[in-house]
Amino acid sequence: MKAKVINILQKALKEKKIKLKKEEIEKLVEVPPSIEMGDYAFPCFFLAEKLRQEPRQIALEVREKIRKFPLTDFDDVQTKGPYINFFLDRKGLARKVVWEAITQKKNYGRSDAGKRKKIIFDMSHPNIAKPFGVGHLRSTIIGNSLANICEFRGFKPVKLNYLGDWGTQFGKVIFGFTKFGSEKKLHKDPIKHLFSVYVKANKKTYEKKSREWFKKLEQRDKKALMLWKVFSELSLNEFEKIYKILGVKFDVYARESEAVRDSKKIIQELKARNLLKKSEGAQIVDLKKHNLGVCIIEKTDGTTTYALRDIVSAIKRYKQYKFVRMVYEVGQEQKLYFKQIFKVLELMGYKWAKNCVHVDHGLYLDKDGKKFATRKGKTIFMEDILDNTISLAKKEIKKREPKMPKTKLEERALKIAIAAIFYGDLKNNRSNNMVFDIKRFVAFEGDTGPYILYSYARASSILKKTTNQDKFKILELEEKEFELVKKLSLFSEVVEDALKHWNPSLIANYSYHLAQLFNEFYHTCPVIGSKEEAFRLALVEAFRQTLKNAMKLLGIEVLEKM
RNA sequence: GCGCCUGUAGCUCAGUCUGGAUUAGAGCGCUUCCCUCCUAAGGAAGAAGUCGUAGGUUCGAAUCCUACCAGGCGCGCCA
Repeated sequence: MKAKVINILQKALKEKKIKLKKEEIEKLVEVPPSIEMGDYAFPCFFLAEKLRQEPRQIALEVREKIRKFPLTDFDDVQTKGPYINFFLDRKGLARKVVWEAITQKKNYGRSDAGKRKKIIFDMSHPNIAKPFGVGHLRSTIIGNSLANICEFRGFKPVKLNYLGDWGTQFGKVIFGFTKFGSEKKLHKDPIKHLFSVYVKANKKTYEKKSREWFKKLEQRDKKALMLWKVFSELSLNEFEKIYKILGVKFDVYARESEAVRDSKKIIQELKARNLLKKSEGAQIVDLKKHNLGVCIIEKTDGTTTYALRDIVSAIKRYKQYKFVRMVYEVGQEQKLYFKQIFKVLELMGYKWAKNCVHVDHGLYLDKDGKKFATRKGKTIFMEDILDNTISLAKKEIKKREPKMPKTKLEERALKIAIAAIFYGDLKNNRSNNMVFDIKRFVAFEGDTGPYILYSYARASSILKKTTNQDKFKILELEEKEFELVKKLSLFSEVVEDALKHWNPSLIANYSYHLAQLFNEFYHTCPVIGSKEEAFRLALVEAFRQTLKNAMKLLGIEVLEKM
């Protein structure tokens, strides 16, 4: 429809001796703030200077030109001040939009996966022996949603969980366990125990010991390796429980430790390219020329760094997947770090380095507005968030259906809780920091996941109450109906934008507004038994289908009943 | 000290990339109203804003530029 508006404008402007390219017009055409001002608008300010005329006069004249053309797709073209306002053929648009929305489910999830271009999502990366915190949650949820969006747009996403299972911190954990640990506690609650042991060991007085243990690990010392393996297995088990609850699946698990094997080779490669430099005892790549500081490749004691392991992994992944994009879904505090990594890869001559992106996210801050310092033992455990949210959901369900059987209750409460958590996270612009407040996190009213699920369930409920299969004809179109239709028509545009900006919050916000319009619609317009029943049913179904797809993109499952 | 990000209603945030139309929008909280009506996890109405401050660019600035103020994060052997 926008194309038609642009076409007609181009023709009309040509008659006024103004030649503009379609792209130029497209940039100027806008959607007015209210539907009383039409569906598309074209502002004439910029012509004022050229034509030495008042913008509103220009608008009037251009409108006259437009009115001479046959206007089959428009109800009207008006001017208001310096704007030319296009009123679409609303019934026609409604017919088209509703029809497309109802049938769009067929286009989702085609099976040409083999031919699709691959996009890697390096996401979640929890650290072995450390709690799965609210920070990992963000990476997991956002990465998951972006992968869904890519798939919807015809790419093949590869969700890769890069486990943090290597580094000096493991020296700390192993040392801490040998000094403060207990087998019994380890098996009872592995992560909490390992974490407490780690916090105890994370002191200056033990630093030397910890480094020794990490060095032993890199030299493949038997005892160190054995403990590390046990810790890894136990931690991974715990993480998988959480992923199962969240409903997030990975295509691949990768490990930092795997990268160590090839690290020597990459160091040779760096040397051959003359990039490596010894400085203060460590091997570094100097990036000061590029305003990026220095990137440490190998520590003074000869052990590998996070950076080296990431570089090794990236190279390996390109060989394996030939990705068109590799997205690192990691917190914004690592912005500089990723710039360094990408620069080093570029300097090594890897052209694909420009296809690596750091899609950062803001941090959860505590009530004082400070970062949660995991290393100091301050963190939010994912289990606590889940428990809190699920039990609140149960309470709410019981209020409404006190006799619901237990298994059904558990299942529904879980879905509602997940919707609350996912939506609560994704509605925020991903790069902003946010204050973590459990109360807000598990809220069920207003702009929340449950609100959207509720709207969906209402739509389902209406459809369930009827057997009407009539083909619809549109006799009259109410304001609320048309607003809903217009919103529905914007869905694919929003998804495209979300991908362009790597930002699921656009879809979350869209979903909320869509649900809001639907709620307003069914409060004003009775569906069943109305004159317009067939059309309204189709509209409800169109809404339902679109919202379901939107939720799927966010990683949220809808409920037929609330 | 340098770099990046943020500053919009009491609170939490959309809107800022790509400057425009009336009254700068939501949600929470607060004040009212609506279940004989397709699920009240809902809807309607109201109070509440120097869009951090000061300049500048522009016919037009929450949106672009500059300076300043406040907060967050990052800046060599953590990941």
